[in-house]
Amino acid sequence: MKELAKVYDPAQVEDSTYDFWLKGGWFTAHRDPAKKPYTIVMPPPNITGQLHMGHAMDETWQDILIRHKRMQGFSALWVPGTDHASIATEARIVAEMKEEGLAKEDLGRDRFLERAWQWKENYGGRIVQQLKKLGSSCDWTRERFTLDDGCSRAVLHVFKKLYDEGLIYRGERIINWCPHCLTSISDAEVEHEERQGSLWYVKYPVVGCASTSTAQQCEPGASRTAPRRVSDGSEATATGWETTEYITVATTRPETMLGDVAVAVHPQDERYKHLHGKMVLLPLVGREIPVVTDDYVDMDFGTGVVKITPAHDPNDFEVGRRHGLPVLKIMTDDAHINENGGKYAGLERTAARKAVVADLEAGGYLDKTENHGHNVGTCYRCGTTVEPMVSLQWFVKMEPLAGPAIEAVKAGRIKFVPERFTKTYLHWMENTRDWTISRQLWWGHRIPAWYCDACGEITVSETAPAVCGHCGSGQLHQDEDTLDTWFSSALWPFSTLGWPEDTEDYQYFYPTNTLVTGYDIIGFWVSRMIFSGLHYTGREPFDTVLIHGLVRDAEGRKMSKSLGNGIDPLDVIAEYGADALRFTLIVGSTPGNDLRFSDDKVKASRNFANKLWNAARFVQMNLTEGFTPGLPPADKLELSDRWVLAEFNTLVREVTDNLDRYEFGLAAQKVYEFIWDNYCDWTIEIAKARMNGADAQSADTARRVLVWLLDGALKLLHPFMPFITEEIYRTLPGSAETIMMQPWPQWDAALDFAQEQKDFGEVIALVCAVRNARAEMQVHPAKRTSIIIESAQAAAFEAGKQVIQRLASADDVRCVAKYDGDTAGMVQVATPVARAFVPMLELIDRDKELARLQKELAAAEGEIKSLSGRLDNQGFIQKAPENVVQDIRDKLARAQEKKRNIEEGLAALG
RNA sequence: GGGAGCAUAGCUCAGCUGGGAGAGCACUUGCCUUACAAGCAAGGGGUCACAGGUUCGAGCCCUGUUGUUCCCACCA
Repeated sequence: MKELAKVYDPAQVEDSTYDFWLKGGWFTAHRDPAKKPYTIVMPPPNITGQLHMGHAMDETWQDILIRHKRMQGFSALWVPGTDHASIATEARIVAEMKEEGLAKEDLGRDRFLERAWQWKENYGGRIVQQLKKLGSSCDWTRERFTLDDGCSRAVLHVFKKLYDEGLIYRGERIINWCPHCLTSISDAEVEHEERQGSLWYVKYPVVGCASTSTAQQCEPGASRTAPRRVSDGSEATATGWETTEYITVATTRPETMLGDVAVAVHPQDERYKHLHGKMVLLPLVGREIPVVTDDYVDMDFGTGVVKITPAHDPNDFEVGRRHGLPVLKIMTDDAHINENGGKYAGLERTAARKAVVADLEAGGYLDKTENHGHNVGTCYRCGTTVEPMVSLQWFVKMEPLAGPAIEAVKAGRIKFVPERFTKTYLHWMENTRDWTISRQLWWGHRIPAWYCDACGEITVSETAPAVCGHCGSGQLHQDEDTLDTWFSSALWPFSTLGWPEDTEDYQYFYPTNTLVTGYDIIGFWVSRMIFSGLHYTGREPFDTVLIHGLVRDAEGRKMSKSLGNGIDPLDVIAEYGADALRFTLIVGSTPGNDLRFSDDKVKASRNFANKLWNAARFVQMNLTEGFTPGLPPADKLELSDRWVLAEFNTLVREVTDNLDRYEFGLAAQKVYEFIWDNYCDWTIEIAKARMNGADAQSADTARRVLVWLLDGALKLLHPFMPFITEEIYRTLPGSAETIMMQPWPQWDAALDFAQEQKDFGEVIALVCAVRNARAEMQVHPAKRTSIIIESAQAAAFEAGKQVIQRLASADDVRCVAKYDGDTAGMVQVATPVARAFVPMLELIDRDKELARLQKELAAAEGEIKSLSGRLDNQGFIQKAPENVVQDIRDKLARAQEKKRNIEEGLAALG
């Protein structure tokens, strides 16, 4: 038997315990036909990532589920893995190369990828090692990577399938372009930020028809009154135009006017009806552009006139399509004005804005400028303002995929916990637009599309085609782009199990059961896994989505690098242990809600671990030679034994229920209370007297109950605190090799000692009452007195006599049905079912004792008043359930009994 | 502009399908009682944000108000 140290030192235990588990192979799940599978796939952390509190929480929740299910006899598989994180990783490597003075192009694609893989080898495992520190019991033999061969095959398979179905297409669309990352990003990857900007009112001269200023259209070929230059200045852009009329547009982005191809007004807008079909002259540029009408225009905003820049605004793009307008791109990929911008070409977008505004002003085209708050889209990776741009990209058609994904959740085949996140999901799914999946990056799954140099057609194939599928030419080149990282993570629940091959793992473990993640990636990830699972495998990829909140700092702020308020889980583990960290992340938390993390909380958890440790140490120190574990037969069990066993029995039921309902916080709280209160403060204290007493049978029973309960409590606590429970478990006599494969405790009818639970409850109440009286009277703890207990239930107190003696500082306890003796000099302590006479009046202040009893009396009377008030209410008597009414009656009776007992005490005091 | 969460003891939060409110920390008092001072015992402290409503009964359900946090959104 191992000697336990006085203070629990997690650092001594955790790493070696983890190795022990790994060596035992218990994390590895087996396809056992006799067992039911239970599967979780880990949300794959980015290979660029460092473990943070969010991971720690995510991992802890999953580990609790998987350890619980494993102990319940499921074949529990937790698939770990990492995500290649295309943008994040590529940005990292590019930055690293920059320091060496290298650009991507210097290396070329192949050498760049070699370097990226090397980077992955060097750093990709870092986060995995950190996960192990937490005690995560995932199956490392099945560890996966989104860019490994299997996952890649799944990606190619899916791409081909969707392409053939017409659900993947290539086209010119407005997409979000990040000028820093130099790639397109999806709508979901754009974050909106409130910025204070300006609204510029710009005057566009109207090009009138020669004949009239009425609202008639200019006939083709009709002569026009072209605006005339006022001066002879040769720069059209620098001078004003003499004209009869202007139309004023309001814009937040004046520089994009270089790409304007029209202005739009609402068809019903009376102010502009006469301009329908006319042309206006684009200031600075000198291009004539039409006035079009479109419902999209909001008459009440600005001037009711919108400039239309199809190449750089999603709405304008749509308007442009409706009206057959050209698309004029004026910006380069790195957000400089291109050759279409005339004299502004080469300017960076903000410089261009300044120049355009200055020129507009100089030319007299600027009517006014207003302050205007608006949302700016930024790249979720780098924070750069994204540029909506027309671009040739690959898209997934969402509408046909979203339907079944909505249905699956609405029909309850996939449940969100807590339920309210169903709304988040449905809202996302119901409003999703086509998904931009191509990325102008190298690190990722290269798009399996080949373009024919001869006929220009596209051939999509899972493997490189030898010839063009359309014309047979051998001159093909592959698309340069890669796929959105989330395209591969969307397949994670099944690609990790071997799909598209029909592997044994896939057959046995798929669909998975619980998906655990934060609410921040419901749109990014959860929704995409759901429609992917449904469309490709024909099944829901999981049945439950368990959502946790964010971990915040003690002040409630989001932990972030820029604030520098992040707490490193590894530091916490080093100082307090992984168990303490895990427990902190669980207790007092509830699904979907954020959690504030503070040092004080971890200390409390650490203290609990230490408490448990010392309880175990006590048990161990009191084991005898030849001790045989196992619960003694019922007839050997004493009152307090039966009480605590019944309490444990209840605990088992409740904790199991709580875990099944994902109420981890409640479950952890209950185990904590049982161990600290019922086990340590009562059972161990009681056992001390018995094990030191003369009654060998009682001592043996106490010992065996202690060990049995410790064993059970450790099992219940194991999913929450795996390390310490394992460490202690292995010191228990008769223990198996590891706690993690032991059967989960079950409720046992034989331990349902309801009567003893009640009876001992009365003993506890009496002990507490005596302690209370002593404390209030400031009797020194070492001072022992005799106690006489008068009660109609004297037998129950007789059974608890030894307990009372030890825990209420008594040297002698007598239990009688009716006490007729002298009450002089006695403090009287009342409970609803008993009176205790404690001869210590000479030790204390008589007036204080009177006051104490008066206070108790008032409390009892208050309770009686409230309870009888309720019973006087006819509505309550008639309509409330019988058991509730009876409960109130019982309480009233007890309160009345207690009051009588107090009154007798008062009378005796004189 | 739409949607959601939160508001309970000094602080951080629990509170299951409505039956009269709990924990941890902090605080007060007394204890080194041979498992643990990272501990033991006792105690104080709450018109459960506000206003209505439903009900015999509301922290819990409904409506509104206020404060706060977050998510979503193509008003230039």
